[in-house]
Amino acid sequence: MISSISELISDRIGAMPAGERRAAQTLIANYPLTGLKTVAEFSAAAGVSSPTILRFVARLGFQNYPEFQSALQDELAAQLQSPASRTLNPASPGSSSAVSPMLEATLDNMRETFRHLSDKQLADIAATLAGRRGKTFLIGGRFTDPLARYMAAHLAIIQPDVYHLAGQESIWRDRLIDMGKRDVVVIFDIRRYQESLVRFAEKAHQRGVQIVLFTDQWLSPIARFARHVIAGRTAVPSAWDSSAALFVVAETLIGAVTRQLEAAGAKRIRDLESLR
Amino acid sequence: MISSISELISDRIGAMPAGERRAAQTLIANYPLTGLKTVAEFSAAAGVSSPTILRFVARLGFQNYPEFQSALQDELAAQLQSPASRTLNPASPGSSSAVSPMLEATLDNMRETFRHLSDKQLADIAATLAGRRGKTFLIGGRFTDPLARYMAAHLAIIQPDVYHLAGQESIWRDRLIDMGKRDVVVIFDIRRYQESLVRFAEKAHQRGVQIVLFTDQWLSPIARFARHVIAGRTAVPSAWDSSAALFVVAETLIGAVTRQLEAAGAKRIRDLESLR
DNA sequence: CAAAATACGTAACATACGATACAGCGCTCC
DNA sequence: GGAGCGCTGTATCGTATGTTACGTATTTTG
Repeated sequence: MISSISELISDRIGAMPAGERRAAQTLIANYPLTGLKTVAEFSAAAGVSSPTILRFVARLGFQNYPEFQSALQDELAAQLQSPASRTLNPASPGSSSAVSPMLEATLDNMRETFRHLSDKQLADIAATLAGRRGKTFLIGGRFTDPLARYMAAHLAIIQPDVYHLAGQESIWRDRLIDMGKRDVVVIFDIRRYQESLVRFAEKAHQRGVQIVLFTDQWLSPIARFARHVIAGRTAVPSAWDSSAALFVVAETLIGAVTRQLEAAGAKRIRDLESLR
Repeated sequence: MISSISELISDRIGAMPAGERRAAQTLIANYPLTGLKTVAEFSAAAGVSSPTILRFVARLGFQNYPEFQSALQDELAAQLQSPASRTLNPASPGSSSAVSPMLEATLDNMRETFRHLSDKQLADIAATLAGRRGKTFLIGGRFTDPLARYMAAHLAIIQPDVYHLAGQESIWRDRLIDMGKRDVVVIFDIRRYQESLVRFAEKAHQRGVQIVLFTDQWLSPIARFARHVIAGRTAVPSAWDSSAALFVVAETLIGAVTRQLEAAGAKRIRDLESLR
């Protein structure tokens, strides 16, 4: 059972001629980076000629060099996306149970999500939400609409004109007529991406509305229209994708917006209290 | 202090034109792999033209595309060689960023929440949800109702008779009449605990309905009536409480129920697919 | 030891890749 | 509302890259 290219190599390295073996060893030595460079660089690093490199990858079963590189990239992508698998080391002793994989994956997702999300970005988005002159609309897809509701429930308390768009497509589509350049739409869309949301986003974009998109790492097509994109990791060992990372980003944003609106928001909250 | 290319990007992404920003977001979304592919592939992934990609890397300060790729590769090499260094955010010490503390607190909350939640408990609850003979109702409070919706959206797919209770109190109060011993009610309630939910829970309990309660560590008064109680940590350095831990528990439960219903659930999902 | 087979490198080739010039378009600012 | 600027895509070009053919060196085999 051979799953990775490095295994494939060490499996066949015994049956290779001298030159190709040097290529193999060079590649293994700092895997897989040498394989991602050009044939010329690879050959120079291994101290052999270019054709030897090509014969080497051919012997591994690849039709040509680009195909070999694609395979390496795919492998690397799989590795990078599940940092859990690479930290299988001693880490986190104690808890290793049936739920653990799910929790661990979720925690990793969050770390990864925030690793790609700078403070500055978050501050920018918060400023967009806090500083908008017009209205804020929130909407989500089949599974993510609750996230939109959650965020709306909080934002609506600290500032006016925050609306969650619910119900049938025709209903919120018609509300496009009220939207303009001073407004912001927050959209949640993970796969499978919803056609209706894409249409909505496009129309909103045409009207000059600023779009903040929460999506997964494969990016909803809405990213095309969005001013700000938040890409969260969603992969977990389950039949479903996880929205937990996006949820945490949403909470973080809520906190940031609240802080920015502190002055105005505090007064508003007091006013609300007195209404009860 | 900018050390990595991803930081460089998120630092300047605000000052980029739309097309280049799309390129940046696509690259960040699954960093750094997209940047190692060819310009054509990169541009296709981002949905822009090749020159835009080149202008993008030029704006980052690179003389040409190969130089940009080399930089990415060097970075990747450093990462791959010292797996220890992939621990999150060793940099950005202190830094008024207010984001890290938020994330850290959230992650801690989750660990703590699950530490007090045994596998057996979760399995029991999942069995309750998967094995109920009657109907499942879900409801939440002001900020937690989205969690109820999220869970309902998933459960309703793998089993019949799952209902989210929404709208005014009178509406779901009246539905108590349909509930009996074979039914399950999932309630989300964190402080400040809502009177209306407590009343509802009490009535449901009197009718013999099994109650699964999601609450915070101080326990909603509903705990008194509940068959199962999940106490999640909610404290974060923010003006608001965090429901993220409860969200993750909900997702875990959804996964567990799905697994228990695998046979029946899979068929149901296929049937649903064919309805579209 | 001779002869054949295999391996390897040099050099020429074609492709596809990155780079550039230019024109159209939308946006902002008077 | 008009003029100017900046951004973006199309089309084209030169070149670096992967590929192949061929001759030489090295090993293998009878």
